[in-house]
Amino acid sequence: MEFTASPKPQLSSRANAFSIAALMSSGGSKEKEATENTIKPLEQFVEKSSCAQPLGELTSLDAHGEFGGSGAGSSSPSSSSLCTEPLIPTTPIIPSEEMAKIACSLETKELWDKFHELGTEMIITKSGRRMFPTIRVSFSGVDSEAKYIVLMDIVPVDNKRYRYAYHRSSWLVAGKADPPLPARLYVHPDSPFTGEQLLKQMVSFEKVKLTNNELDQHGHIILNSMHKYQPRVHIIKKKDHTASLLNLKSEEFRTFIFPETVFTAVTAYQNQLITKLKIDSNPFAKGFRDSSRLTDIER
Amino acid sequence: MEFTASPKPQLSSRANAFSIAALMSSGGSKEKEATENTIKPLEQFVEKSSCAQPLGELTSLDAHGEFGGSGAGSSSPSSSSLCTEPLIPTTPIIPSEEMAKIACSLETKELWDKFHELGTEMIITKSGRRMFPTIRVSFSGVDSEAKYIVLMDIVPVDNKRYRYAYHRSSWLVAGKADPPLPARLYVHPDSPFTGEQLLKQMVSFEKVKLTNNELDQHGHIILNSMHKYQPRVHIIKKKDHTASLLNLKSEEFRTFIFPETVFTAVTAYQNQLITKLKIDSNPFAKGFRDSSRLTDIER
DNA sequence: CCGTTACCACCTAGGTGCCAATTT
DNA sequence: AAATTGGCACCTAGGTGGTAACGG
Repeated sequence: MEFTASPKPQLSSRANAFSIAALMSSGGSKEKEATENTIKPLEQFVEKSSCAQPLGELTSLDAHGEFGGSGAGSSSPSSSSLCTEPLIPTTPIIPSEEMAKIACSLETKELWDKFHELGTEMIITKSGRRMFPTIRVSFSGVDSEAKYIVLMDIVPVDNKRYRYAYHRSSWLVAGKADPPLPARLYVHPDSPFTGEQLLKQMVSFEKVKLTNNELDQHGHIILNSMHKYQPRVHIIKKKDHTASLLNLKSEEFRTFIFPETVFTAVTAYQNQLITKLKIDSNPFAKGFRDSSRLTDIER
Repeated sequence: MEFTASPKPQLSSRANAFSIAALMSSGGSKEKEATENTIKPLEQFVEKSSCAQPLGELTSLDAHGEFGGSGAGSSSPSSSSLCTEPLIPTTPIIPSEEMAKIACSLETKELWDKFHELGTEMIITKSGRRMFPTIRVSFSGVDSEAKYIVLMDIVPVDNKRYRYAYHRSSWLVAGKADPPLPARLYVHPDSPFTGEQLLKQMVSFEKVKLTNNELDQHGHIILNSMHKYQPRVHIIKKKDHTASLLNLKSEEFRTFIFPETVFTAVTAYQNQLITKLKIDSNPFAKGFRDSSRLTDIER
């Protein structure tokens, strides 16, 4: 008697796996395109970057806070991105005057900093696991009348594979990176945004999921376990006045990177301090907090 | 320590209250417009309707199945809409040849029929209550390349107020209708859809909420308790090739009505058979099913 | 008297880390 | 030995009707 299933699949905003080409041609609709490229380590982009502060340091293994964020030591709740680079590294990036005005700040910087000091780890599972902390950003300098697509991806930081030395409580290089995986873009499900929306409200990527399943069909971002990654946030100005087939110039992209959001993908937490910090700060893990668990001991 | 709040409000797809004017000018973005009109009883539209089968019968109090649906007696899982009318009743509706091809069917017809036979009731609360059954429709005849906005609203069936006679188990007219309420359109949060999406997948209005709070700020649909209502589904072809300020012609609308979805808004269920059917068919009410409740008696 | 409200127990749905078992 | 998996208890978040209290 219970009413559950229906003949047709229901529309949902799950299909968020996009190729860059699909994005360009479709202009950000929620269709799923099978075309998938593979991404190369961030190092390659960095070499071509024109940033004042070289991103090369990002490739170092050390994850203990030199990149605590551009606002390190300040009490600001949000962090400005260190640098921008193009989604597709073609020629040196010269964003249009209009796009150059756009700024993006990380709203959850304080929490990210705490994790970053310890060396952030993110669980990846076959079915997909959310990130914690969540990437939440806000924009300024956008045209309130224009429309924008906001998306994120996650790129390798280097070509290394890591392992955790429990007795030393530190990460060690364990060899060369595993073969690259299908690159996936996570288009924020509320895209396209009006500039007005972006100025008023924060964009949260809480629903993005990470997986180690190379054959994932849900559009989750696929990562290699025991590798280091850097999330990136991209904003694209949508041109809707013409048929939008591949006429998107690179100046219409902006990419923002927050170094304090680097993390190592794992299938089980390695550093116990990370586990503790996750339990203490993620509401969904409340069941594992000290007070609850002390009662277990008291029994 | 727990991470919860953030300085900026988070973007969500909650703001779904639209005026028709706002829809036309914004082309279906998710902004909230305060402009609210009041709607008039369905009767007024019906008079101007050019439908073959007069909708006038809809205004009759009887809710016991003469309108079991256009497919009455058939075992089809979905129902075709009986008739279409314009969102704004101006001149007799002559949809463009293209829009005339569009058909819309009710995917949940079987369940709706069961409720309709008993006289469907929907709870309305201050904070907003979902509809059960849910309005789920699928479209055919749309242009797979075009973009469409899909929305619903709920209009009064007549100018009457009702009361339920428990001893007779039937509804009686209790007087003239209360003053009309702000008219609200619920734009499906996944709008705009591509025609391709609409052909593939069903559109579900499961998230729409009904309220009796005239000052509701959440964009829920506002109804008068003890009044009869008819949900309507609208589809608008989106023209994005020009600046879209009020140049939407009425031919670009289509409206679909499923008579088996009429209901009476209530703050508490009146007909016990409706209560039982809700409990038996809504998964969220499983806690009230016979087997669970018999154990209460067994105590 | 009838209609509305607030709170409740009981669900669905799904996000946590834990842990034992399994795989490589 | 190291890494992965699946089931689990325990949460968050929120959708049900029941029920007693309230209010016109």
